[in-house]
Amino acid sequence: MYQSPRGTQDILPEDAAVWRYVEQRAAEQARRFGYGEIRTPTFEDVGLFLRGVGSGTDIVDKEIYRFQDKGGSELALRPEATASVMRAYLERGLASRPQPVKLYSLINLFRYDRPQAGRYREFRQFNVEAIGEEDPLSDAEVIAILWRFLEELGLRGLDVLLNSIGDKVCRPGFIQALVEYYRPRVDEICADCRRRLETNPLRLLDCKNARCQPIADGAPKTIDHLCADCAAHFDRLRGYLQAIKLPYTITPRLVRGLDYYTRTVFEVVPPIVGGQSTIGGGGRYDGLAEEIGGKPTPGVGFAAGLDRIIMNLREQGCPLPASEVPDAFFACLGDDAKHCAVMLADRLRREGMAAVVGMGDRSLKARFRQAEASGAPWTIILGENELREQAAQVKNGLTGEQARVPFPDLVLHVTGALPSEAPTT
RNA sequence: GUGGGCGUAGCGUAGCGGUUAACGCGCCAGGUUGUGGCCCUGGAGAUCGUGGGUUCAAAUCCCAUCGCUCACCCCA
Repeated sequence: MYQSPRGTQDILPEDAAVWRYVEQRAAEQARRFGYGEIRTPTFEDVGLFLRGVGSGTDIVDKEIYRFQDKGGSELALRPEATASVMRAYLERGLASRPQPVKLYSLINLFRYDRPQAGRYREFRQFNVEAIGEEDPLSDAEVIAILWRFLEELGLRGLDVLLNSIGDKVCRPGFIQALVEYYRPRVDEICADCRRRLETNPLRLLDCKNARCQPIADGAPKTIDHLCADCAAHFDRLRGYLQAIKLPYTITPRLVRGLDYYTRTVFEVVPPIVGGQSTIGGGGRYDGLAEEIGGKPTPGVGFAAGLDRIIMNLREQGCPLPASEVPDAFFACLGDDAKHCAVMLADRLRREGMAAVVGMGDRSLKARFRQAEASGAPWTIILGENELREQAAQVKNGLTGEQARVPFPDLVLHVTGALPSEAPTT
């Protein structure tokens, strides 16, 4: 027997209902802020990620699904969304539209990682980007989308961690200060940090090794080294967040794993710490466009891990939708009755109802069991008598009430008892 | 990539060297002639993750491998 590839999952109907719900909430939140949907390819030229995400990051050094197609192109399954969206922005001339261009997507991503709870090799994200705008209002806006999305799903105890890591003007000075702070203490830090000191000093700050904690705590803080522009940007961002009473925690040691981030970085974490906790994160990436060969273009966005969000929704007992059930189930005796049921079910479906005809050759008792298992509120019984009278026995599964309904009245009878829906025009 | 735990029918579990691998849920069918959800009875369904080894004998012990899981790492 074949097994699904490691780190992948099958989303079965009852789970798919939950996924659809969460994705709809995401799309709805994006809509409220004026963000349009974008769908980019599942695979891209591998160089886009090498340049965009940055070699030196685990994502491209160790985790990328890379392959060559028959034409010899070097391609990669997308490990993240932002580089693709920026590529589309540059390639499709979105820079000539009113700025910022506000985009969201619901996509699957691929990372060759070691799977565990909340971490898969194929996983899904709600991704939001505002490109072409430096205004800190765009930073505030994407954070607000993420927050309202999670809030309305019913998640509790969440925290927004916020920091600014400066830009090309002030970051070099900060890095220098950081390195100067760590150099004399090189013997006190872990092996990973000694490596980071040479390759990616910023990451010294988020080391989780216990022995490095006191040293990292005492390290220079990015927010103390911001240039005037970055400091002003950060202050204004905080002002907008306060205006909508969006709670956040300034976290001086928060940095991010991808190279393209500048200024604002943020992360949303659930109350329980440990493991794969981060459910969403993002920030500003004013240097990305240039990095992948485009004109300098500011941008800000986030990615939210839908697998982790659903995991948290279940843990917290948040309201989730049940599987879809049909409106009516046809329980027929004999092939003539089944033939008739096919036609009657067709009528119901043309009116927008979900109608299921019981299959196989079974006793009426077995039919009722099928009907109950289907969850349909109405069971429509068809046998010799009903065919002769051209009227079905229609039973309400909840009350047990049963009525004789002539075939022409069937649609009305079933519709009338359904929850009324808003009329569509 | 590193280390720990686990892998028995669709699901949840028992069995932990010895003849037909057990139980609950679920599934299918019966319990008089066309009415389900409770109850009763019966049935189908497992090469005990896979491959190799030890042994007279292995689901039970050993090794490998695949998968799940936890921590590290990384990140969403």
